[in-house]
Amino acid sequence: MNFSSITIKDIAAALNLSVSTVSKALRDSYEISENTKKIVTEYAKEHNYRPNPMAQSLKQGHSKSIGIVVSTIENQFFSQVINGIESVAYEAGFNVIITQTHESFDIEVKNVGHLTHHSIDGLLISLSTETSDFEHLKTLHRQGLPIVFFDRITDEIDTHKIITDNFKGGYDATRHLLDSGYKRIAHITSPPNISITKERFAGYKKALEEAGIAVDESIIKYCPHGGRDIGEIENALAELLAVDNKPDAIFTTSDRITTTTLFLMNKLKIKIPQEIALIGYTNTTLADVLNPSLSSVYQPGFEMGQKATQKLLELILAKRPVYEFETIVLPTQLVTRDSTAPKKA
Amino acid sequence: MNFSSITIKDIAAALNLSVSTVSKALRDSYEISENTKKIVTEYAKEHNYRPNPMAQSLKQGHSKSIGIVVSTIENQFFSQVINGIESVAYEAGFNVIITQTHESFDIEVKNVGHLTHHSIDGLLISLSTETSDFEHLKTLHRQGLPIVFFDRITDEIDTHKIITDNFKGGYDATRHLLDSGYKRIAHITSPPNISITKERFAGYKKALEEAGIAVDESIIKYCPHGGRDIGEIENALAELLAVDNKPDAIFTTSDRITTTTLFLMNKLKIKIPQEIALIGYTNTTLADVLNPSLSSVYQPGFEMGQKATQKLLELILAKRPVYEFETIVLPTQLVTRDSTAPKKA
DNA sequence: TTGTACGCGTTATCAG
DNA sequence: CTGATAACGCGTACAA
Repeated sequence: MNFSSITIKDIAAALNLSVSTVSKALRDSYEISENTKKIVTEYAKEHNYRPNPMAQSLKQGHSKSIGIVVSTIENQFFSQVINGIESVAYEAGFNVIITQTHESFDIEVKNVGHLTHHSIDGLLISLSTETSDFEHLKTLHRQGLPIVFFDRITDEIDTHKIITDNFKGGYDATRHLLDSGYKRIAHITSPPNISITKERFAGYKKALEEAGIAVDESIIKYCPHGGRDIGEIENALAELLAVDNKPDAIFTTSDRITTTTLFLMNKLKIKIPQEIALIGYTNTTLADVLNPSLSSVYQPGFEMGQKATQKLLELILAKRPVYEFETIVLPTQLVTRDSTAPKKA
Repeated sequence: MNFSSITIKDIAAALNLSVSTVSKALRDSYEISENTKKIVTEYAKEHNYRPNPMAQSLKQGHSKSIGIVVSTIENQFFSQVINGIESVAYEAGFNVIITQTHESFDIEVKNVGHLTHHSIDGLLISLSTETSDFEHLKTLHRQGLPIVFFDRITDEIDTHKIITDNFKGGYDATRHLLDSGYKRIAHITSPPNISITKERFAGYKKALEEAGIAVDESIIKYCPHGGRDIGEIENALAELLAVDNKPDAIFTTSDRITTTTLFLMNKLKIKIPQEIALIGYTNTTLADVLNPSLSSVYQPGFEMGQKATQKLLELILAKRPVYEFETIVLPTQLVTRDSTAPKKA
């Protein structure tokens, strides 16, 4: 069953014309008389005709739709990105298909397969934490599918990439803690294999080094699933609290990790910042709403979505293959609040 | 360009068979020899053949995909619903297409059109706040498109509906405030025209009446756009504070309204619950995380998504038209915390 | 057991 | 200016 009901054929029959004439009239071809065009378009409008996109895709080989792969839309950062994507995609007459990996490599592969077999014209992807093998994407890339990476990228594939300034985000957060008098700064973060983790860590490291403090691996905790389950972070925090020389501050990455850490610290009745200061990546307006005291690093998700889509459309619309790619770095924003108030001596 | 590359035709050519033989072999038809089947399926697997779903849809008249319409995925409740939907849809081999209305009637109409012309087999929809005309859905319903409503429903269309117990949610929240000693309970809620608003209001009203308190329209504030912009709620709150007999408690509906109200109350340095108590619908884990003191009504989004999809699949898979529909009511959960602590005399 | 022919809705090419 | 005809990839009567 197709619920768009009326087809070009129906119009042709009703008007005693051939399907090809109707098709051309609808597409405003120069070889059709104004009069016929008028009759056809009017009939079409009246009967609410709309072309079947399946048939069009089949015929034309493209679908005017782009695929999106993110870890989960429950993450406010990603829903903001998606809103940005939609805003420019719709403008250009493209529609979007959203899929979630839930941080699973297998699901990522499945989704990418699903999307490409739905004849998407381009792919916008933020890698899952588990992904370290890129064959499923390399193949597509080789075949000429336009791909743009955002947020979690890989340098194994040469194409446009949009990221935020993760190095600076990590640096700024750490530096701010340092400037406020904290010296033993722990780091709870996403798995070490993904790009954002490395970059933020690099910023963290740089700030510490500038302050003459050595990185201590024992107070750096990686969450294998990016904090998908609370246990990961409970463990990380417990280990941090059990360390000989307990940290006086924590720098967390990602919405999920930050808010969960905050939750657990509250639950454990740890005074922030008196006992331990806290600064973390958050992207939810709720963070502002529900805890106006949390210092944070904010990422421009909406803008990232827009930029990524612009670059993807460039690739899709390019007549010839593109060989020059750029990596666009968007600024992050440091918001300082009570959770990192200057340390009292 | 199609990036799934290899087609049934390629296989046929490579194996010196006809396309139909290959097609049948792939579909495990009884009229094909085991030997041929083996050769074909092996070749297909080797070359990563997968049928073009566009062509399949075109041919078979169904697409094995279902459309979703929600107001916005930034709302955690809806992203939970979507996760529920995906969990059962994927299980059944269906894929989902997500669209957002951003509470606009026009966009809702556009999205529904978009979805149906992408030949979805069924529609899962939660109405936008603006929607009061249902023609776009009635037409589809008449044509036989399986539709299931969830959360924000209409009784103008007879089909399956999944809601939470909004009456009880409103009743429980209000009753709890009453039991805690609050008597003048304001209500900030979504637009009056949508189902959830009415039902929750009915519960609110019932609780007040049972306590012998008359409903005072001057402390009931409707947000035309469901709190899409903060100004709506700023106004509502300002008006509430300017009323002669100031309320001693507020009951808010929806994640957005609740968290924004909380934010504004914090900003205005209104002590909760000493000056004004607060209870509201929230569905974000972040609410727990960032403000462990907020009393709230929690809605089972994931379960709602699952149930809705189960019922939709029933409709899609039914051989004959279905004429008996049910409205399933899921329980909500009252979580009581400090923001509604007993009132001191 | 395998192959031929046709149709799903559309568009492009080529005749008329 | 209009109309056959073929083709996109697939599935299925029907024929061989």
